[in-house]
Amino acid sequence: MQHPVRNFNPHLSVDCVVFGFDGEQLKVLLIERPGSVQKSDRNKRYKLPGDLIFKMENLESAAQRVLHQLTGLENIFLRQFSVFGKPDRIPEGDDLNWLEHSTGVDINRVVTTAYYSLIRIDKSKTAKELLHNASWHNVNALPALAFDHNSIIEKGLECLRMAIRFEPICFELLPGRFTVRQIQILYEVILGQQLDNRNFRKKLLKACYIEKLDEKQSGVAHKPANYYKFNKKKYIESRKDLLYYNF
Amino acid sequence: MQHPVRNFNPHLSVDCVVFGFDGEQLKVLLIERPGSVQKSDRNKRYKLPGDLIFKMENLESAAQRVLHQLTGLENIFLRQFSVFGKPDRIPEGDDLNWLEHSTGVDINRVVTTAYYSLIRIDKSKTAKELLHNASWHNVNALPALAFDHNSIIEKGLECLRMAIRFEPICFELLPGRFTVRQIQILYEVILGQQLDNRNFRKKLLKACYIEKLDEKQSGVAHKPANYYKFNKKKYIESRKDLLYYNF
DNA sequence: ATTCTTTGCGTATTTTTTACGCTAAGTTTG
DNA sequence: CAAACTTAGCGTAAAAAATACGCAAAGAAT
Repeated sequence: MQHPVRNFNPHLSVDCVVFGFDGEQLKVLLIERPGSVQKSDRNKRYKLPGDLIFKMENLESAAQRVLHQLTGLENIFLRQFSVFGKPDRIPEGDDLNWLEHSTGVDINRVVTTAYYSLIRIDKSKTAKELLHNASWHNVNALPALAFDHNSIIEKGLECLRMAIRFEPICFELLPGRFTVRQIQILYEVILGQQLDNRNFRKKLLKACYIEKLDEKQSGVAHKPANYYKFNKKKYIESRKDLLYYNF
Repeated sequence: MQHPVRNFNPHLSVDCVVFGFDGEQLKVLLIERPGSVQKSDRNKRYKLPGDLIFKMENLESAAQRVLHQLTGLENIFLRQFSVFGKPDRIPEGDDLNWLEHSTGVDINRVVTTAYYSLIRIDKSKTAKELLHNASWHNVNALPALAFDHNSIIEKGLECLRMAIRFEPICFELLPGRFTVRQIQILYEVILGQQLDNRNFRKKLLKACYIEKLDEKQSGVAHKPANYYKFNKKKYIESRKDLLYYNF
C-alpha cells in the first residue's frame, strides 16, 4: 500500500471498524502491521483498516476504497460515527515513526474520521483479507491496538448498539436468508443480553418487512427453522411517518 | 478574530450549530460575516459560528472556545455529529478568498467537525452575541448560508431530532424550571408534529427524574401551571439498565 | 426407541398507548 | 361583575404492546 506520497493529504485519514457476525460472536476486522515494528510495540501490532486520504478524495470514498481493497466488496454499508483528532492521538515514538516512515511525510497531527461498516462475513473474500494480513477478532476480546484504535472500536460499538435499537441495520450482517434464531443471537450479542425466544419472534414477525420464504433449514440437530428475508423497500416505506419519543 | 496565523492548523475547523428555544420556535445562532463580501455573496452573508483550530487544540475544546467567545457561557452542551470534508466544500471564489484573506494561508481543503449545541437562549449574553454580529434565526426559515453550512444545519437538526427520541436532552434548551406545556411545545417543534396534551403529560410525569416544584406560574391568561425541574442525577441512574430495541 | 434441542404456536397478565371527557383556575372581554 | 376564553390537570375506557410462561412438533444424536 505504498502510494505516491504527493497525492496524500498528510493530515486526514479514515479508519473503519468493520463488524462481522459469524453466527455466534460479533467480530471486528483487524490488520497486522507489517515489518518494522519494534519490541515495545509487540503487543500493538494490530490496527484498524484505514488510510490517509487522497488530496481530492471524499472521506466516504476513501473509506470505501480501503474496504474495497481489503475485502473486494463494493458499496459496503458504512456509517460515519466520529472524528478523532486529539493532537497527541498518534503518540510520538514508534507509532509516529512507523507512520512517517510509511508515508514519507512529517506529520503534525492526523485527524481521522471513523466509520463503522457492517458486512456479511461470508461475502468478504478471505483470500484478499489474508493478503492484507487481516483477521477477524472477537469484539469482546481484542488485543491492545495501535494509536487510539481501541477507543475507536469502543465508540463504534456503542454507536452500533444505539443504532440497532431503532433501525434494523443488523440485517446487513446477516446473509440474505436467515432464521429467526440467527437474528436473535445477533441481537443478544450486540445488546449483551439474553432475550426470550418466543417474545422475540413475535416482535420480529410483526414487522411487515420480514418476509417468510418457502425454504427450511436442513441438517440441523433439531426441528429445522424457516428462512426469512429482509425487504428493504418495505422497511423504508414503513418508516415514512413514524413518530416516536421517550423520556 | 484575527489570531496570529502561525498557531492555526489551516486544514481543520469546527462549526457549531447552536440551537435555542424561545418558547415558540427552534432557533439557530448565525454570524454575519463582516466586511469584504462582494455582491455575488450578498445572499450568503451568514455563516455558522466556527473557527480554525489551534495546532495543539482538541476539537471539542475549539468548539467550546468558539462558543465561549460568542456567548460568554462555559461548559456548553456540545455533541459532535458529523465531519464535512468534501474537497470542494469551500468553493473557489469569494468564499475561499475571504477565508484565505482572513487566515492568511493557502488552503487546500478544510475539514470541519460539526457540533450541535443546546443552550438556554436567555442565558447567553446578548451583548456578546451582538458584538460578534450574531443573531437568532428560525430553523425553518434560514437564509442561504456560506459554504455548506445549510447542509450542516440540516444534518444537525436531523441528529437532534433523532436524539430527543431516546434521551431527554431537550432540557438543555429550557430554563431550570419549566411547565409541562413548555416541553410539549419544544417536542412539537422539534418533531414537527402536534401532540395530545393529556397523553404527553402522563408520559412525561411518569419519568422519575421530572420533579414537581412548589411554584406556579403567574400573570398568564389562564390557569397557572405548576413548575417542574429536571433531575439529571436521577436520570442517569434510571438509564443504568435500560434494554430496548425495536424493529 | 429414547433423549435432546430448537421451532413455533398459544394463552394469560400486566403495562403502555391512544383517544377522549370534563372540571378548575386564572385572565380578558363586554 | 358575569360571561367568555384559555390552558391546566385529573380521569376513564378501549386498544395495543410487552412480558412471562406452557407445550407439542420436528428433526438429529445416542
